[in-house]
Amino acid sequence: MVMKMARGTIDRRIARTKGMLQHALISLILKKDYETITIEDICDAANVGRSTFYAHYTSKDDLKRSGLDENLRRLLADRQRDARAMPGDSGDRSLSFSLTMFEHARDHKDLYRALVGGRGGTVALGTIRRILSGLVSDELAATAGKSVGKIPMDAVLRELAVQYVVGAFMAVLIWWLDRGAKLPPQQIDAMFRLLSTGSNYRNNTLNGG
Amino acid sequence: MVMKMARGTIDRRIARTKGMLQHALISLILKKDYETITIEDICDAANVGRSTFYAHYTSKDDLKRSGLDENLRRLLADRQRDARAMPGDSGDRSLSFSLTMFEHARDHKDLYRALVGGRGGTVALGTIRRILSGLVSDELAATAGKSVGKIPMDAVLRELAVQYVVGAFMAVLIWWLDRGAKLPPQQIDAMFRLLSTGSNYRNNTLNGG
DNA sequence: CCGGTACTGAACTATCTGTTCGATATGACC
DNA sequence: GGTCATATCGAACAGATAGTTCAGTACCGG
Repeated sequence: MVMKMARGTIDRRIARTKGMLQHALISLILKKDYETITIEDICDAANVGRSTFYAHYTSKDDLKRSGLDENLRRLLADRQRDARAMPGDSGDRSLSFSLTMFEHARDHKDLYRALVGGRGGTVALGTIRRILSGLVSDELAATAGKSVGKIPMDAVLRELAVQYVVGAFMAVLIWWLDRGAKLPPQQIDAMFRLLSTGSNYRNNTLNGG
Repeated sequence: MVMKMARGTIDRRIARTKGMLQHALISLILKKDYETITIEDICDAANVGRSTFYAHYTSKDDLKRSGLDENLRRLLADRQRDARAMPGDSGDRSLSFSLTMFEHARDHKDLYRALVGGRGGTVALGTIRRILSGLVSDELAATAGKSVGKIPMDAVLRELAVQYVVGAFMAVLIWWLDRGAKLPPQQIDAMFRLLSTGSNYRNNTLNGG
């Protein structure tokens, strides 16, 4: 609550407490419905006093959002860095997040389903949507002045396209998860890309083809 | 709770009570955040005893879902019937719901924004998604055996395509609403269709082109 | 008009939230 | 190691809400 320490240094007690709470929430989410999880549940599982919780987070959602945001950004940044380092397949770098997300979701299937499902999914979905929109928006920025078919791609249409493709992606992701993520990530990713760019790979510059 | 009356006949008291509750919820939604609305608030606004509420609905969400479901289905069925009766523009009947939805959303802008926004949006979005998926699925059924580009359109891909396009539509709808629905419905609809079918109107049979 | 049903309103239990505060433990820094 | 700042604890408190029960009343349908 008071910041006195040198910039960037974090009191170990705080780091420990936050870590315990994040971890506790995750393990609880895997056991029971997010909606039914009480702040007291989280504190008990984390062995942290309830008043301490409020010293760091304002609500259950705040805790969820903060953890998810950190982890997702780290994940995507890492993969993107790795991909850049990789000299090979310069092929299709558009919608670069999609395969990464599908793979990550499969690796943490239960967690994803719990995060995204139910009513509390709004928080997670909103966080994911925000992050992905940023990425896609950057990708599309490179296509400024390009066109979709014969129609010029102005700022509004570009922003709309971001929402369109991210919305489509998230619907596909959720659908896949809800069916147990049976299909392999590569395959779902291929289908998603097919629907996004496949049938019009020749003349659609939406995706930087 | 007990059904004794002749089939199809509904006690006026029940109809009245349910109507009052639905209407009360709508007017409350227009005034304050759905999350903060209490069952007692609804009952007060409707002039209905709280215990009576529980005689008809199990929760706030139940009330919301039930009302929305009825209204949306009626809306879409009506428009679809009207469209069929209309002899003219046999042009593009694919994604037939989209313009109807955009127009309806504009006509009830505040209500839509409230319904869809916030955390309670999950309920409304889920209901809308379910209904639209049914429509799109029916549309796509007509394209059985067709293909996307060179790839055959099997059952899985078709189902995925439904999720894809409905997800995209809803993202666009929400984006439009969140910005105050400034653009006219026709224009947003055109952009949505452009992104769905525009750049590949020649070879994409996904939308029954 | 009568029987059945829906509605009322109040009481009650139970749960959860969010806050406060003195006591205690522990990390940061010299 | 010592000292100070501060993070944590834990218990207590007030307030909101959910959901149930039930006896009494109002009202609908036939």
